Amino acid sequence: MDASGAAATVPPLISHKDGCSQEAEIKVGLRGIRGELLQDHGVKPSSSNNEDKEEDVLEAAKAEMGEVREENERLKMMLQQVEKDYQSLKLRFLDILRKETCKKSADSGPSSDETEEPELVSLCLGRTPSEPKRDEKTSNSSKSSRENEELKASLTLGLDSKFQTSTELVSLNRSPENSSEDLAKEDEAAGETWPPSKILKRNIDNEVAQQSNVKRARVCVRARCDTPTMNDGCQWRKYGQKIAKGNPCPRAYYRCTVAPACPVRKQVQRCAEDMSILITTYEGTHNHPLPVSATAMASTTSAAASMLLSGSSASQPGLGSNAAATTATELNGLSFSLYDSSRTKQFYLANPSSTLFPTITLDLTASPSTSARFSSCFTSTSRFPSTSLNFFSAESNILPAVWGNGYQTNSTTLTNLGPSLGLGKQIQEQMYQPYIEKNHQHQAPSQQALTETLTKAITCDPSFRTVLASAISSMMGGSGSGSASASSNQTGAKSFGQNLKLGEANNEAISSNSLNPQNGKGCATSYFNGLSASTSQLGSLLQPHALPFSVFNSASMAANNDNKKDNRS
DNA sequence: CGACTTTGACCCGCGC
DNA sequence: GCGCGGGTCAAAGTCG
Repeated sequence: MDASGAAATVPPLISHKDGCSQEAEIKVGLRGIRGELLQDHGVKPSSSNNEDKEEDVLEAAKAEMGEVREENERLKMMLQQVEKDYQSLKLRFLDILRKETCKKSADSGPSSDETEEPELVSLCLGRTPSEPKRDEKTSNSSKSSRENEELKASLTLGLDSKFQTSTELVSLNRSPENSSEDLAKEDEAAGETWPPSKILKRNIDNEVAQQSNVKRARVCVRARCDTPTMNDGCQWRKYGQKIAKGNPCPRAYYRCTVAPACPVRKQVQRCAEDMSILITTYEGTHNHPLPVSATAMASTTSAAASMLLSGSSASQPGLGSNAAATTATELNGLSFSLYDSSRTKQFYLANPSSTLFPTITLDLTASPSTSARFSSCFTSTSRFPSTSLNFFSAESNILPAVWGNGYQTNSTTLTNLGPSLGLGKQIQEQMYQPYIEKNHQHQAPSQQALTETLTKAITCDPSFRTVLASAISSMMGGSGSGSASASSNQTGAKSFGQNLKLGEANNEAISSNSLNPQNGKGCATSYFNGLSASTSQLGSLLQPHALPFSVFNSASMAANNDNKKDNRS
């Protein structure tokens, strides 16, 4: 074995534990290893070439160490800032609750909620009937400006809580932090299952009438589906059906039956314009462990809801009144666009009821018939901005047919992101190659294939769910910051890398946004960036098994439970 | 018999 | 105040 080769193949001893002493460690390590190798092979260790290569390795290691050190510093600062914010918010929240408790105790004695107060900081994102009650308490004792700040804060905090709630945490920790649990307890105490008695419900509703409107976000998923409902992994029980105005197709109301007290409901309705499109609207937050297959949709919708809530509270006021705000998030070559449709023209009335609540639409149809890239689903008279997420490919050569579904996205916009993407094109091609090949064989895939693909990607693959949730979170995180800069792609990328690394500790990735320079209307674009800090997470996504594409089975798309019952009808 | 669906009735908010 | 429409309830029916 050649001595220089041996020295060159020694991996740089990069460890994130300590900054300053590591260069010395590296030098010592390299020299020591090199010396040992040379001795083992009876080679005298001296050569100017070898020295040069060694120096190169050291220089490279130094440079890398410097980057890592800087990054660690930034992360530390971010972490400290987050902790500060958290403590500050916690103190403020406790203060508010204390005041409220004093009021209450003066009125009607001690509140049973007292012991749960600290955990109430973790607000869930999807609002459950009981949650606004909590918010009501908070908002009653605070003025409007402070209220808005706290709303933002609780949304931010709620993202963590929500994600955990939707996936693992609920199953592990049925703590009172989930405020909907309070309702469940109340229900159980009263010998009732959800829904609570009319009286309780209406008392709550009365108390939170305004707050609930603000905070009860809905997530509307549009997908092409032949079956009566999408199989999102949850168990649902139909509790009502109505013919809604403007749509000959009846709207079905479902309630989650995984847990008796689960407040989550969904509405299912066929699109009046295109019967093949199924519009599923989710409302509420699961307060129980979810089946693995259900966590994907739950987390995705929750993240979408969180984004919407955040956007409505944070970014909305800053938006131009004439231009629809557009946010595109790119992750792993896929783009997810957030459009504020509150000012856009009505194309069809998808779900008039949604105008009562802030609603976000995950459009999995991407049908050219709906509109280019964006389908405005709701009336412009909506009391709350409705939002639509559309799915299209970042680079047409990555997922040309199915994800893009015929949309040739603005290549100048998106290819500019290419260099910034840590995912090299090669990697992307490796990722998607099986899928690309598969779809190149079918240049004109059916709309249904698209629907199935997208829906499955969300419902079947936890990794994709996580990434999508992260992407949505990233939009949420950047929506109100206003820190986007036309020349900040690189900065944004780095920042995201930091955030992602930080997020790994919290099982969550957050990204910052950067303004898309190609969009004069202020198209904020955030994207996944495969910086060294985030390669571990992205690496897991790059594994073939993490991609749902190759294992899609259209049969599983069917609503297993609903099929048999609808068949008989 | 339990779980689920169906469906008419009811409640409530909103606009006129 | 009234009517409309969305959402929910709950009794009856169905199915395994």
